Amino acid sequence: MQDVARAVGVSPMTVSRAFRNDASVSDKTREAVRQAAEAMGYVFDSTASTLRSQRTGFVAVTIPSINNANFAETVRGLSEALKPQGLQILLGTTDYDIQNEEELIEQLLRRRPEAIVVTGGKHTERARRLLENAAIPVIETWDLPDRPLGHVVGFSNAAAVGMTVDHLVAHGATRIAFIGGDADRDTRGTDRRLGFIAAMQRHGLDATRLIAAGAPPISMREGARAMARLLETLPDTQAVICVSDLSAFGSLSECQRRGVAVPGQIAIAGFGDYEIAGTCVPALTTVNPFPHEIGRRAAEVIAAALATPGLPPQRAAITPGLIARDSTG
Amino acid sequence: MQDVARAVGVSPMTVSRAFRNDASVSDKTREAVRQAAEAMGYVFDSTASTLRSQRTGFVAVTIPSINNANFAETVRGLSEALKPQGLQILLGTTDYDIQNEEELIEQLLRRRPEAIVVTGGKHTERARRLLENAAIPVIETWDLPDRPLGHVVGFSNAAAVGMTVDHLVAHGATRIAFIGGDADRDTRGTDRRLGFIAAMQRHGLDATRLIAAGAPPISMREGARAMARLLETLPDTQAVICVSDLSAFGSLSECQRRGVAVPGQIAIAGFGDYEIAGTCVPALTTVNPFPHEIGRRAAEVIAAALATPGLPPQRAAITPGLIARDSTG
DNA sequence: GGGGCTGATGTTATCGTTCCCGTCGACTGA
DNA sequence: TCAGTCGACGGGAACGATAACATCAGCCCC
Repeated sequence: MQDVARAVGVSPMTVSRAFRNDASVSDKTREAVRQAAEAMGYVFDSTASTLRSQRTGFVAVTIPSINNANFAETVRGLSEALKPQGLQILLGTTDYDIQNEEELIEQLLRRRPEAIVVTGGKHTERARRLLENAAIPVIETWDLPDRPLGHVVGFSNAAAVGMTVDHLVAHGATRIAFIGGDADRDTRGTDRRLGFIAAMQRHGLDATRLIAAGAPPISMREGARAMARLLETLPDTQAVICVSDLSAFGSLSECQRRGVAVPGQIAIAGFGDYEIAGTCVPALTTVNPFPHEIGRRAAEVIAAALATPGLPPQRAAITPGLIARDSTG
Repeated sequence: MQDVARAVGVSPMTVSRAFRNDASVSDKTREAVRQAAEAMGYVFDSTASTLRSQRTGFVAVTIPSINNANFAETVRGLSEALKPQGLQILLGTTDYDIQNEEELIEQLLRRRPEAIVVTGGKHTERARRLLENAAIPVIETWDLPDRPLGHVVGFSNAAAVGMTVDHLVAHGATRIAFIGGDADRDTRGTDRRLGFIAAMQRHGLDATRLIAAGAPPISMREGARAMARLLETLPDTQAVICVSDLSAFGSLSECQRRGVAVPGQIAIAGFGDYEIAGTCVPALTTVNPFPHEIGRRAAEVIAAALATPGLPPQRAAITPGLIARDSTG
């Protein structure tokens, strides 16, 4: 910066102001600085700026996996809404493991983000302490935790599956199964399974047709295997709810391979409204949790919290939308 | 750090060393420092460390979209291989636009990454200048550029589609179409279209059956629409190659809706070996570009370049694998 | 004409670490 | 016993920007 200042014939302070689009620099000086910097190949150094100003411009975000269209949409919604605020996303993945999440959160906090967005409401005790001590806005998403750490932008996974159960029951199904992962590592998947059981019991129906299909998150392949097992062990099942559209599509493909009519012999519903659900034949009934909207709303909460330091914890409950399609008649 | 030092009764320098796992600190002192820090809720500040040591621990990565399983796999491969080296990914998306890429690259370079990985080999002139001036290892991926900026870990998109053409021709097809986007924004999609034309001409076949299906990247929906158009305008087409598996699946679903037999009446091939290609019925013939491997290899190049400052530009050409499945007979 | 104001710029100290160099005590071997 | 070596630790300066305050010319208005 000194070199640029020398070249233009001003002080480093003026160069600094020119780069920040600060008010009191004349347009002529600003332009001269920009040109000199461009010619010299100077690129502004955020790391030093960060130290003195105590503003990193980072918002830390943790998601279970980058390879998931739903979480990707949330990140995109966040990113779009944070960019105009001059905030950049620092992304990390937990691989669906709260122990990894703890380590990741510490790594991210070392970078001094101005806010942090985490997926889910379940964390290790140390992770909770780290987040509470960080003295920055914390937003939990994709869940409605009982004991929130700060702000919340999410929905009830259990209620979302409850809507699907209601839909199937309204269409006359009584023998309904649930396909999901076989461990509680994916906490949202677990919530959906519990939501299934609760809704079935609410309808006075048998809630024991549970197919566990391997380590979560289960995908198309595991969905297909689970459907094979379901058709063999519980052939009188009328409908099945899958933990996500990916496993639902896997289930559908298995039915096609076996010549089982969908929805004639068995109805299939998924979760997430992935693009495939609206494209495949028959199109899949699913629930849209509005992942992009979650990201957008989370960014709004961040903006509000940074503008108003003492802002009380916000709680934005999003209502997922049931999308009835051909796969459930 | 001073507070921690006072609490333990040592100098800040010793605390610093303890946190860096530096050699000359006794185990006892190190443990005392860790405990005091944990108790006081102190979290190491990378921003200051970065400034003094001139090491950020960042590797910048640009991808066209976060919502794409192929690029996500590359990021995962990078991330897994960089973590043991103490390097963290700073991710940005270009939305398939080299103007956005230029802006993004500048933003990222301000953070002083130790290396930068970009997707593709086409950039604006200013982006090229920025990358050349940055004096850090640059790795271009997902392409084999003629005029590389530095290191390359990629494959020929044109050759990959050429393999698919050869496969279809070997199965007796002569009237072959290509479905892709209608603009050159997605440079890899464009390369695949050009590769299709070149391969068809090499076989002495008509290379004019090109369906343009909207702004790239085209997805399932656009693939379905494109197939509808193809079936209406060129009904004697025997086989179609889609720019990706997503549009290929959309095409397949359109055939299913119309009762067109795949591969009986028309064969379909895609690109990318997305999970759906192996799951759907019939399973899709596709090409696997080994995206995870690209990420892993790129991380290896980074490690080598950081260890050996004068390292000559590396060029790792990956050979994509054709995966013949039922959709092409 | 002088006090007050405004816009453009400069000076000094500082953000929280780490580099560089130095100190000090303990141990070792002849 | 003592020079030499080594491991553990401390003091001061510096990384590259910016916050806070100071300066100064020009202008306005009574």
